[in-house]
Amino acid sequence: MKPSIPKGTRDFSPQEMVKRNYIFDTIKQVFQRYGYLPIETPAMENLSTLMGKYGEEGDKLIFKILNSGDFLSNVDTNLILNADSKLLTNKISEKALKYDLTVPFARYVVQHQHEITFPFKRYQIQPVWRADRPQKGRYREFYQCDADVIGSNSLVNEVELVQLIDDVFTKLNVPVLIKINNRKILSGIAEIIGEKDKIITITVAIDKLDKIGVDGVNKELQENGVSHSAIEKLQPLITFEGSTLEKLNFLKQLLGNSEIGLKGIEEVEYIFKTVDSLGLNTAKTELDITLARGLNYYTGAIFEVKSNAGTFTSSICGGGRYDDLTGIFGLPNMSGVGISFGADRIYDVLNELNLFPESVAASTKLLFVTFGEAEQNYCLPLLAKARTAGINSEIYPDAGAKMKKQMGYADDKKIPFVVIIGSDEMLNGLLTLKNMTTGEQAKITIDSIIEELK
RNA sequence: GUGGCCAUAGUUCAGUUGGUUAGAAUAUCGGUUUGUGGUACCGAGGGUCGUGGGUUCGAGCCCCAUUGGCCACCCCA
Repeated sequence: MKPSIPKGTRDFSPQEMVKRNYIFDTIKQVFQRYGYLPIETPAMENLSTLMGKYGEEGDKLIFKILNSGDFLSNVDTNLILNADSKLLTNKISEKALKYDLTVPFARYVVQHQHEITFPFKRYQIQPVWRADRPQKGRYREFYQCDADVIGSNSLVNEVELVQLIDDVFTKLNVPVLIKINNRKILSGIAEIIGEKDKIITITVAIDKLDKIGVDGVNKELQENGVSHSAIEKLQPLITFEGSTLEKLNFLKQLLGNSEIGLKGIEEVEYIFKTVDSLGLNTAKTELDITLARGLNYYTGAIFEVKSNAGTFTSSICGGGRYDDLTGIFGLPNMSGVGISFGADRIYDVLNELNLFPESVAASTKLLFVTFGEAEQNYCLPLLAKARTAGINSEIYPDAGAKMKKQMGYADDKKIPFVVIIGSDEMLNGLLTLKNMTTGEQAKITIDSIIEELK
């Protein structure tokens, strides 16, 4: 049988893992710098925890786990014969792989509310699974790196997240554009054009503006039952172009009669003003009225980050504020805001732009090369000594192996230093240290080697 | 869930109008070289041509089905 792995999943070889860890380490370091604490949640959640939180499409993309044992034994035969997959699913599956980190986090907060000091800042780096059809930059198993603050309504949190995004991508050398919008503005727009209850339809449609154009958006709105006059009223809003300030002034005029719309404008204005006065390192920001984001639970600010270089156009980071995600689990009035970095897409961007630093490739720093068992025995204590001193080192395990083989091993693993030990070296304790980059060799003691490589 | 493209050594790909034993590069292993890697030269192993059926004297090549991969839509990190 030919070995294989499920569609959309991947193996990661050492060369890739080293690069992936560089991304995880960078993000983790910034998370910690901002005072976020780590948690982990299980790979699987109860299906009921996840269903209904991601919109209709989202529910379909959740990987369901078949119940253990004779999973059909308690199912009504009629239900099976009717072949209604949707109804049957609930009977034969009660667990699912997690779809994102935010909903499990909300569940966690409710369940552990009495142990948590609020506001609670947590970070979480774990894989999530989506039963999507894989394509470029889209995987069925991928890692999200989330930072969320829950239990605080302050917009300072939004500002801080923008700075955090800037810090991460500055460290990774990726030029990015942070798009910001607010669901309240979108609610205001829906209100003003007289289609308040069609907010989701409208936001989903105008989210596609840059892909399908104005005509495409209008067509989709019409198909979904949005009235002609409403579409008419919407036109100036989606076609307006200008600076952030101009956009805000324009919105204030148009949404003047919408309380929620004005609240959204006020929030966005604060975020932009504060971020501007503090300044960002490398990231650019933009108010994008067409940014909607499909996830159902967002209620305030929404963020989306895209690379400004290369061909990779999908978002590499996204997030927003959710006012009542914990309410579903029995803890109301607990507002949170967070962002999620897509590690796998960031990997693809760094790879395309050649932004991985050379230094991340090597892990082992020193290899002991020997000519036989006697030499190997002589080396083992020296190896231990080097390791105790904090130098990543290893010995070629097969004592009789040819030099070419051992040197080739060092070369292949990009080990920068090799220490060669034969009878001469054992006799006087002066070891041959070879610099694999320059080819230079010197005879020195183990203590000097340790001193030099520390 | 809908649509398009593709499938030949571990990997990237050749393979003529259908014609004898399916090739190259690269990677791997061995040797040139029993104390020196990256370069060079020589050699070896490695394939049910994704799978199943059909057409044909004959199929890697043509036809059908199926599976898998890539890409786009939907949606998203």
